[in-house]
Amino acid sequence: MVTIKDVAKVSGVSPSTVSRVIANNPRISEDTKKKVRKAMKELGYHPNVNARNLVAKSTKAIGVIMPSSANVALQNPFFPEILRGIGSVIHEAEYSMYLSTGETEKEILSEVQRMVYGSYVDGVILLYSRINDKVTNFLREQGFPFVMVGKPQEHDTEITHVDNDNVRAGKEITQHLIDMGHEKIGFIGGSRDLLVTRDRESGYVAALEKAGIQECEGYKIHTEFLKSGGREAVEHLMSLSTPPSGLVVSDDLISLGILSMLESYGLRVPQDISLVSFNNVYLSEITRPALTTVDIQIYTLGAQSAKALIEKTLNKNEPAKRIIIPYEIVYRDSVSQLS
Amino acid sequence: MVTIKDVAKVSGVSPSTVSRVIANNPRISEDTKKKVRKAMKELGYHPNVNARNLVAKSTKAIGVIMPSSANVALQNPFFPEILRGIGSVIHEAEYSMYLSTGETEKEILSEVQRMVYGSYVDGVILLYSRINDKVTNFLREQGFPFVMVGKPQEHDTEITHVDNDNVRAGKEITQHLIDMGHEKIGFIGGSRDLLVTRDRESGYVAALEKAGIQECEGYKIHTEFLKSGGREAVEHLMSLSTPPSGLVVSDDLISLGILSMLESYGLRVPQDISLVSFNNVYLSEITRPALTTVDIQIYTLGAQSAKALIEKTLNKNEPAKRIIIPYEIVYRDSVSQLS
DNA sequence: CTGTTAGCGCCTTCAT
DNA sequence: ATGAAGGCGCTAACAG
Repeated sequence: MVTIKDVAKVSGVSPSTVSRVIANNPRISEDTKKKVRKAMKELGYHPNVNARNLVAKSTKAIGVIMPSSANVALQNPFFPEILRGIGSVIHEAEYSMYLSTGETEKEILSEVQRMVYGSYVDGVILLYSRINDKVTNFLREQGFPFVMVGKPQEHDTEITHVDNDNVRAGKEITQHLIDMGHEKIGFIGGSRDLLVTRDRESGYVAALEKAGIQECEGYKIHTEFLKSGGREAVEHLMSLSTPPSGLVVSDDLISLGILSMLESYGLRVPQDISLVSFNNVYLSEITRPALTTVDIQIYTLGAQSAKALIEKTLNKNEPAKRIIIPYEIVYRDSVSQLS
Repeated sequence: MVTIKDVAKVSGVSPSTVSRVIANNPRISEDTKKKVRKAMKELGYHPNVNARNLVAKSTKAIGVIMPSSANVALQNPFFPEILRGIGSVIHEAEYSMYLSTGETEKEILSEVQRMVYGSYVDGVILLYSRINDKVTNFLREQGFPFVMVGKPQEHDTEITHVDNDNVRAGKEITQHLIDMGHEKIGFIGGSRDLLVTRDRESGYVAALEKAGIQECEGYKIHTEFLKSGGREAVEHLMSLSTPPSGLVVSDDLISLGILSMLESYGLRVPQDISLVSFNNVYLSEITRPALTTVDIQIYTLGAQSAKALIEKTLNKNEPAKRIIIPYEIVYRDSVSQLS
């Protein structure tokens, strides 16, 4: 391995001068800079991060924590997309990105502890927001810089988070169904432990209320991500004496499963039943029918969270903030006008 | 930050003793071990990786390189799934995982160079295999430990890689179509720059040959991953004087797009046209119809590549190997018997 | 402008 | 079985 000393020797200067050249210190003459850089090139020198981090007490790396991967939720294209968003600013800032890999909450916690205690990273991005989350609590207790994608369960003024206004989005998309003449509207959500599910559900409820529509017993269902849960949800809904004519589904991926179930029940979307959902994952464009869904700008969510985190690691006094990314409803073919 | 010295002071021993306790050196008495460990716990001591890496000249970290993310290919659930597989053994071995984030090939190359030159990682996993890949070449030239998921374009006896027998799989799945009475069989593949596309295509060709079926002009198409390309592919195929009755599609995600296009042309699968594909991503179960596809065991692909890489970083003399993961055809509802 | 010195936190001889 | 000393590669005062 080529070290700073080798470069120093070859270019006939001291190691510290080389170090300063690397940092592009203005107090080094252009001549020596040139000389040193030439030597670096010749020798194929590249600084060793570990040595650098050791003295700098900073790693220029951030940890990205996915939710526990025991279930298929992780298969959601949401993740590659948000990773891309994070990656773009990480790359720009010349940071690196550590990915958590745990399957269970316990494994994840231990990984985060390793990252934090072992100075692997300067900060952490949490790609989920869930009730009573040990990881969140740990990070808070440690006072370790982190930002959350989604809304914190509590202490939301102390935790920097990047989120959509999911309540409003839920309200608005439900309102769309109402505007199209629907009154019997069901809600199918993912786990209620996820804050995002709760928010979207609140929006749904608010829209109904505002329209003076009575909430129906049994119209609200929570299910696991894919088909198994989807099956039950659809079975349940359709066995009701007055089944809904419209569905608000909290995630495009769930919608996919629902769509499939609906079809197997001989129900056509949107002719027999309308459906709207959230995320606008690329898949929602190629389902049949294409989904009317809320585009939450996943990429931006990722990019902004990375940006906020980096700022925070650079300046410990950076105040906590809430960053709300605008959403936009994308109208496609999964909703029909009820006369 | 709590250091080894603090622990030493509190437990009344020297720093080196503490270090030995961490390494669980057998020449330290159980008594002092106990004493030291107690102090570590009290103080909340955790070793600093950077310091450790610096002297150990190893990072216990691996880099994972995704293909360039300029296109939607990255949205393929293949990636979260393979990441899970890698993660499982990484975690087990107490390694960490760096994720590349570049969007273009150039960015990716520069990231890999940083990883390698800067001693960020001990080895690298390439999640793709493409023609004339600069990253692969760089890694080879450097003699840096890496393994590839897929088949190397060249030097395949020198590069450890984890792959399926895609030629055979392609042949077998095509044979299935033939067995079901199909003779006019088209092939829709992703980029020909990807080795995997080529292999699957070779299998397709081999099956036709074996069955004595003449390859038809215009039956082979290569397209970008999602809909835009899918549209053209379907348009082209269906405008042929004798359109195919069966389709071999090189990736489930492409199949999704094709399915959608087909439907918009009023073609029903499998009644009007049959379709088989590859990967058995969870989505292929909830499409309508559910896809008959080759289960390539993505998770295992990831786990085995991580395992092979770790072995390689631990023992530089570990010979290059080819690891072939078995596949299995999953029969579902996208193929019909032709009488 | 540049060199010298010290030290980041840890591990590893070499002593004892 | 344990301690002392040196060094991994780099940066940051402090001199000059």
